[in-house]
Amino acid sequence: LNWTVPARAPFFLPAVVQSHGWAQLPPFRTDPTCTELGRIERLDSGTVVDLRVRDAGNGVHVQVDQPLSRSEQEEVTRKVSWMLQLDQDLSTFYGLTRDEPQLAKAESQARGRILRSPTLFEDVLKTILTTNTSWSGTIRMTEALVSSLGTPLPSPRDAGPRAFPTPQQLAACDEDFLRRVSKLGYRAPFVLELSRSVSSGALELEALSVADLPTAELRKRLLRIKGVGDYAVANLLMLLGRYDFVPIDSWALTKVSQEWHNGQQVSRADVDAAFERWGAWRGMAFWLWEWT
DNA sequence: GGTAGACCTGGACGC
DNA sequence: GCGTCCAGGTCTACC
Repeated sequence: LNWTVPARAPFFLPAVVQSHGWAQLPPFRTDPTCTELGRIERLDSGTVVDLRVRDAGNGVHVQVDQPLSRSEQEEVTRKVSWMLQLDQDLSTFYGLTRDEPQLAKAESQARGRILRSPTLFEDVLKTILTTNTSWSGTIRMTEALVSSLGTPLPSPRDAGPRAFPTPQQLAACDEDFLRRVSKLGYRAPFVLELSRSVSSGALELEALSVADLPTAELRKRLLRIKGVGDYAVANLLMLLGRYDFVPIDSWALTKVSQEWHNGQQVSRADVDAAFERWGAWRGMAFWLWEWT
């Protein structure tokens, strides 16, 4: 089954795939040229599909190697559109970048869309797995969760690649399993609490992703999640299209130090100050900045 | 509101 | 191969 989903111009799929590391984390996958994005996805019906997405110039070609009902196909279209931010309008930001050499190529390269997961649950969980660890650690923890808990693509002996675990699948685990088998370490209770509160309905996380709340209020609510601090919340706000905060991690401190402070140690306030003039777009300016 | 120390793992390093 | 140190954000307790 093949179909096309349109995108607002300018659009270039590899720019979205390379926007950050998410494409390297299962159940996403990509090729070295980032011209195709694949993903094992569990649909609301319980069907597990292997999605393949390729650039179509003005949108994307979507391919699924199995028949889908109309509602399943609509769900895939909706999810692909959300993950790739196909409707994203960055014209205001692009207008501001024309006089800034370090951002001048953003529009011509169609940069600015940030790859996200189909659910805020998955993005929050993966963001927690990026904190206080190396990128290889994030990959290892994500692979362990997906391979041990996700629903497999139908195949002999259920040995196929797996979808991202649902909140229910994670909530059914015990902390010791997450700690030892998935190697989440001290993050295990955070992941468990998040999964159980979403699974029980106590936390309506997906409603937050489309809530018409002021950014400050949205930030406050996301900060209530254990394991989500200043860096993680700024990262999540970026994924939700709110660019008011710069996700400041050790990498950001190093980059700002080298760019504007001759390698001298800088504070979080220095990073904020460096991008303050970009106002509501400061996170995006930081994200796309071409460091010298 | 600011800060010190604990949390957990893997990688680098010296022996 | 083993032990030690360090990097990576967030939480809690405390001031």
